[in-house]
Parts: sequence; structure tokens; C-alpha cells
Amino acid sequence: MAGRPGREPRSGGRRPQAKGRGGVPRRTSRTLPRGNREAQEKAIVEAAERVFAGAGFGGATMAEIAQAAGVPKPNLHYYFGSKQALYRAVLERTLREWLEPADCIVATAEPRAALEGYIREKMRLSFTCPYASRVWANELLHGAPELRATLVRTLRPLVRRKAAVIDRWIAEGRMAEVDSRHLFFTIWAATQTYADFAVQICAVLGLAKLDRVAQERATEHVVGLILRGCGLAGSRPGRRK
Amino acid sequence: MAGRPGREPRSGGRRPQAKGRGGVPRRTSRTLPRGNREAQEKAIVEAAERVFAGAGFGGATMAEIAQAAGVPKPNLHYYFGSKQALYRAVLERTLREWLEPADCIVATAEPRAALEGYIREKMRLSFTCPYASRVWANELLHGAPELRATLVRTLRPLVRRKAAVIDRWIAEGRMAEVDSRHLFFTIWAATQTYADFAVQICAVLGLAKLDRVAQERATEHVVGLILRGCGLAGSRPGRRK
DNA sequence: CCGGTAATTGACCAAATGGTCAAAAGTGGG
DNA sequence: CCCACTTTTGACCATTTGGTCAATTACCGG
Repeated sequence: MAGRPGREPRSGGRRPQAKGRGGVPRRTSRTLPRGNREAQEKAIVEAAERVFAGAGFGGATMAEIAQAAGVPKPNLHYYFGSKQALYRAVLERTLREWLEPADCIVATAEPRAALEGYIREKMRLSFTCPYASRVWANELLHGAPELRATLVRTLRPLVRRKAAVIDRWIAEGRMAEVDSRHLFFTIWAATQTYADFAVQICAVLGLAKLDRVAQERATEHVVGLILRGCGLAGSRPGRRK
Repeated sequence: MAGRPGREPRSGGRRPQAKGRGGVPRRTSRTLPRGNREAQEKAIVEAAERVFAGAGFGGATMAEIAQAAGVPKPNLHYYFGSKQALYRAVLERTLREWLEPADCIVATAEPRAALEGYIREKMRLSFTCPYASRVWANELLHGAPELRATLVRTLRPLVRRKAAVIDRWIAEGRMAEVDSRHLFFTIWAATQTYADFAVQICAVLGLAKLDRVAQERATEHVVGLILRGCGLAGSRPGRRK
């Protein structure tokens, strides 16, 4: 009835500990893992990211992920327990990557440099890690069943803090009056569209893929448009046109 | 191997004509359908739109769609043949809705009024038809397996035409120098984010849903930011602040 | 009221899929 | 070399799911 097919989190069943995710038993005695364990988990999560990005939660199959990761299917369950848990691991990984770029938005920074840096970093992420962006987008698109709580607990406070910085800049007359929270929505949208909807962009531009040149052009466009929108245009030493 | 699970288009099997989609046999003899046929198709497509939007192609099930439409499952196949065909019908429907607002961007129009109207219409659509936007987004997100051809054949020419109009306005010095095609990407992204990622926006804003007030605020923000970014700001009779 | 067509529907099916298991293969200390 | 433990796998389910069918019901001209 819910929508997402998979059964519930399922806590029953023991399965040799080795969670490494939830509980933190970690190896204690011997068997130094040669770093193999983490390497395996990483390989699986990365493969899962690609597959989930390409087909969504429902469309992705464990068999496909296993193949992409180069391990037999039962290993996925050995390491992550269930499809849902693996999916969640992918999302957590993305979230960390996601929040980081906002670090440059601090009250002591210079508005234009800070915003420009933020936007450029977001654009860079869109080009270099499109899969992560797509998994995230897919999750939101379908109502964020897995991370609605995270949005409220983690993203909201972060935006509140960063928006406060923007509001202060505005109050000090250092940039135009924009709605600081909606500004973030617009920046996220404008930048991540190059990851999420790359096919559409390529199709419209008539490119097979977004090459270096196209990436630069896109970046300059977004940076320019938004900075101007924020009243932060002006002579920059760098390029422009 | 492909990704999308469903088997291929499958042309085999006859199934009583009544395609109504591909071939155009349409009713010829008697049986004036009381308008029932189209009503049924419409109900099914609308239900499918909701379900596909909520779970993606892979996650949606025909049974769910049937239930949402209030008809038994075989009817879906009777009217649309396959899950893929139904999905395609939903996408086609969306495309039409999608292209329409661009009508207001014509060379004879006044730049600011035209762009503002376009953005406002896009925002309105995001708020009133979020499902359509989400299905479309989902399709793009997963590589547009179903409509890559459509993007190139329909969307690309449209953007080419509209971008030419913008370029002309720029050449005439009536607006700032922006990359006209990327401007469309940004507008689409900034507006549709309110449909596609509504959960995230609500979570950040601390709202249960985007009420009228939030919608207006969002609209004014996007309109203001982009117009300013295009060098089209200026005294408007209306609001601001 | 009859006959043929369109539409409806409950019952079914083969394939795909998430998940399980038990046996096998490493691994390293004693 | 043995033992306790972790990993790795191939084989195997139970369920779900897209799709099919044959039978039934509505519909309408004659």
C-alpha cells in the first residue's frame, strides 16, 4: 500500500555481526582486515550509487548492483543486510558530500567571494559526482521516504544558519534583498540540474556529453546570473564573456 | 542488463484494436462511446501520473495504478497494452503541458514582461501540476530512455527558436548578456525544483506543504532573482519586499 | 428481441527479484 | 597442523509483478 515495495527494516534475524554501520562491534581480536572490509564496503556502495542513480530504488536490482561491484549477490546482504539498508548507506554518503561546500558561507567572509565559491563548488560537484546528485534527487522526487527525518534534523538547521549569514549581509547592505532560504533552493536547483538532468541539457545543446568547455560555460553562466541576481555583480579580475 | 526491467516493447500479440494511441482505427461503426472511452483513458493516465511520480517507473506497479484509477488491472492493458506504453502516454501528456508556456517568448514581446510571464507560468505549473513535473524529472534522471529522441526532435528546436529571440534582445541591448540556452536551464531548474523537490523545500522551511503564501514568496523570489540576473530589474508597480 | 462488437473482469502464469542457507574457503594465533 | 572465526559463494525459496485469457457483461443497430 505504501508505495515502496520492500518490506520493513526488518530487525529480526541475526546475521553474523560485522554490521560496521549500525552497531559498532568492529573487529577486536585478530583478523586485521587487510583494509579489505572497508574496501569491499566502499566498492559496493559506489556500485550501488551508480545503479540506484540509473534506475531508482525500485528499478535497481540487487543482482545488478552485485555485478557492478564485482561481487556475488549474497555479499551485499552480508555487508548491508537489505536493499533498503544499502540504499540508506548510499544516501548517507551523499549527504556528507552535500553539506560540505556550504562551509565557505560564514559571516566573516566577503559576500561575493563566498557565494561565488559556493556556487562554483556546487557546479564542480555536479560535474564530478553526478551519480550522488541523482540518487539524492531521486529520493526527494519520491517523497524522501528514507530521509525526511534527516532533512529536518540536519539540512534545516544548516540552512537556518547559512541563511542567517546571508540575511546579515543583506541587513548590512552588502547585497540585494533576496529571500535567503529561497536563494539556496535556487542555487541548488541551478547547479544540480547539470547533474540530474544532464541528458536533457546535452540533448538541447546537441552534445554527447558535457565536455570541459560546456562545463565552464555553464559555470560562468550560473555564477554570473545568480551573483547579478544578488546584486553582487561588478568588475572581476577574471573572465566574463 | 539494460537497467529498465520490463521486457521490450513487444509488438507481438494482437489484442482487440482500439489502440487509440498508436494506430488510429478509432471507432467507425456504432458504439458511440458515450465519451466513456476517453474518460477512462484520461482517468488511467492521471492515476498513472500520480503513481509513477511517487515511485518511478520501476517502483510503480500496474496493480497500484489500477487501484488508483479505480479500474481492474486488465483494463490498463486493454487500453494501453503495456506498462511502458502507459508510461509513454503519461510522458507525452506532460510534454505538451511543458512546452506551452514558452509561447509568450516572442521577438515582438517586451523582454521583461515576456520572461516574467514565462517564469510565473512555470512556477504556477510547478505548484498546480507537481506530478507531471516529477514524472518528467524522473525520466530525465534515469537517462531518458523513453524520450531521448523527443528531446532532440522537439525540445531542442523549440529552445533554439526561443534562444534566438533572447539573443536578439541581448544584441539590441535590451537585456544583460546571458547565455540564452543556459538561461532556460536555469529557469526550468529554479521553477521546477518547487515541484520536484517539494519535500526538501518544505522540510527546510518547516512547512507541511507549500501554502499560498509560500508559493507567492517563492514566485517573487525566483522572478526577482532571475530578472535581476538578466539585467531586467527595475521599478515594478507590484510588490517587492 | 437478436446478434455482433466493445468493454469488463476474475483467475492464472511465467519470469524476475529480494532474500536465505549451508557448505566451502580464507585467515591467523596457539 | 588445528581451531575459531570471518568471508565468500552457489543453489535455492517465497513473493511480487507484468502480462494473458477466456468468460461475462454492456451496448446498439436491425
